[in-house]
Amino acid sequence: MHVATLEREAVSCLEMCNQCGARTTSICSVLPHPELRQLADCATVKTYAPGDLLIREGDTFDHVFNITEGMVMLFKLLGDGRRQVLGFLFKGDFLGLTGGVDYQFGVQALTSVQSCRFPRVPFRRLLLETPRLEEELLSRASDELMSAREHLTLLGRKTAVERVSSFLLYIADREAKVGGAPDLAFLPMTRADMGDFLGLTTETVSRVISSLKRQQVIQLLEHGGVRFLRRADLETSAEAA
Amino acid sequence: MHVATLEREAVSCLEMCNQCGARTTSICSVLPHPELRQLADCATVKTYAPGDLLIREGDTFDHVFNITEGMVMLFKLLGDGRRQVLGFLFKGDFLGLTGGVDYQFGVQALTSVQSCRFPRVPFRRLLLETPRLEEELLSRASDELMSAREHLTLLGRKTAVERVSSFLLYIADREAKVGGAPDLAFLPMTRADMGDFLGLTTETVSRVISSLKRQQVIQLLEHGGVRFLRRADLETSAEAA
DNA sequence: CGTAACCTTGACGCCGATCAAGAGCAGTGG
DNA sequence: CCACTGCTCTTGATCGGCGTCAAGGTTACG
Repeated sequence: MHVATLEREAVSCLEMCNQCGARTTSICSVLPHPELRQLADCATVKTYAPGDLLIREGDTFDHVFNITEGMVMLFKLLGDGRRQVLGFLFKGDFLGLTGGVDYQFGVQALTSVQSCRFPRVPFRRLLLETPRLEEELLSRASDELMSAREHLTLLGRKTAVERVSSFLLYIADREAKVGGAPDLAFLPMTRADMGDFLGLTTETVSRVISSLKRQQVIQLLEHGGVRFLRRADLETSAEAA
Repeated sequence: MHVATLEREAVSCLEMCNQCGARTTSICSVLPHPELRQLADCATVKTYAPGDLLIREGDTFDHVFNITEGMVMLFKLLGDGRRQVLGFLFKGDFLGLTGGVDYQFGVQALTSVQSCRFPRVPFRRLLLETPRLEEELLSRASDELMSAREHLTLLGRKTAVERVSSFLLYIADREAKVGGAPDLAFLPMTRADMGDFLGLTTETVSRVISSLKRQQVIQLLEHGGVRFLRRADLETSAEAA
């Protein structure tokens, strides 16, 4: 009977993972069965409503996350309230690469979000025993670094129009990878969020979007959707990197 | 005699590594002997003069590097010549984290530079066989990400004075870690390089530095040195993150 | 249907870019 | 040793892109 209980739990773990929205795209996809079980055993599934904070900057760094559904935003605050949005995470993305004792940034849900959370200590133990997982994290860290460098170039050297155009294309590409249409961008964040990502103000973002709409390069849909009517022009105004 | 030759080569490899300026701080410091030998066997030491390019953006990504002496600068170019400086590397830093088939950025020597270069393929093979090395690279990638995020915040949300002050403190801190004095910054790059790192023009960088000098917060030394006369004030104008 | 948050648009202002000129400084060759 | 040359740095005058301030419109939601 004890065995039966274990078996049932094992089955439920697997089922949990098999029903996971990010089963094939999260870091878990590289784990063989016993290691997946090990990870699933210490996992907690949590859901968040739009606006909820997953992490507050300065909180003790005690958990790592898989985003299994929805979209979140990473940000840093300056002492006087200025904010820099560092990036966005989607279904399948991993959160918790950086070391340190505290989280170096806040994380907020932009949509309804589902996450799968692991305590840092057992996760780290599994990591040390599983080179394939370490390899996967390194690969993702490299991708994030590449993306951060694009972002640096945008913030340091692009004009307002180039920034907004690049942003729309970036979001659409990221969303396309998790099942979106290539010429649609869904924008659950506010203009202020976009501004804080792009180093601009709310008003400037709004003006640029209005102008792109007036030129019929994009079309605004309901619920924050944007359709690209002339993607080539959008790419031109985003400027070749 | 064949054996003797091998022994002699082995000794010379070890000596090469023991004389290396970054012996204790480079990624090699985590390698046990046989793996160190393996790496040393495919290493090439190269030196560069100030201004030399180690890597051109778009070159085939075929080598990874340890910087064993001096200072280099990473940068990206836009189509019309605008440039974003992504960061600086010092003695002990590793270059070659990101994947992809091409280098995503250029790398230029700012001082006389010595590097230890490894072909990507055997390096990758060693990496797969040596979890401890993978772990070290992941840790360094995390640090770079953290630093890139600070840089994003600087570019997106700080004023010119805050940017330059942050920059001076950042360079001094990095240099302190490789043996510099804590209240000195050595600046081998031009004002234009600083501007392209900070998202400012040459003239603005120059004006801010002149102003800090006028207020006796810093003092300019010969050969691009800067001494912090009132570090607390500099930290204030860099703004608490 | 009321309320609060978000978005848009206009008028105006300012920080940093641009344009311009001259000073310092290292390297080169007569 | 000095004149020449090219590059970098500094400083001033002016300009303009985006920020700031303000007002009204739109949307989401209880």
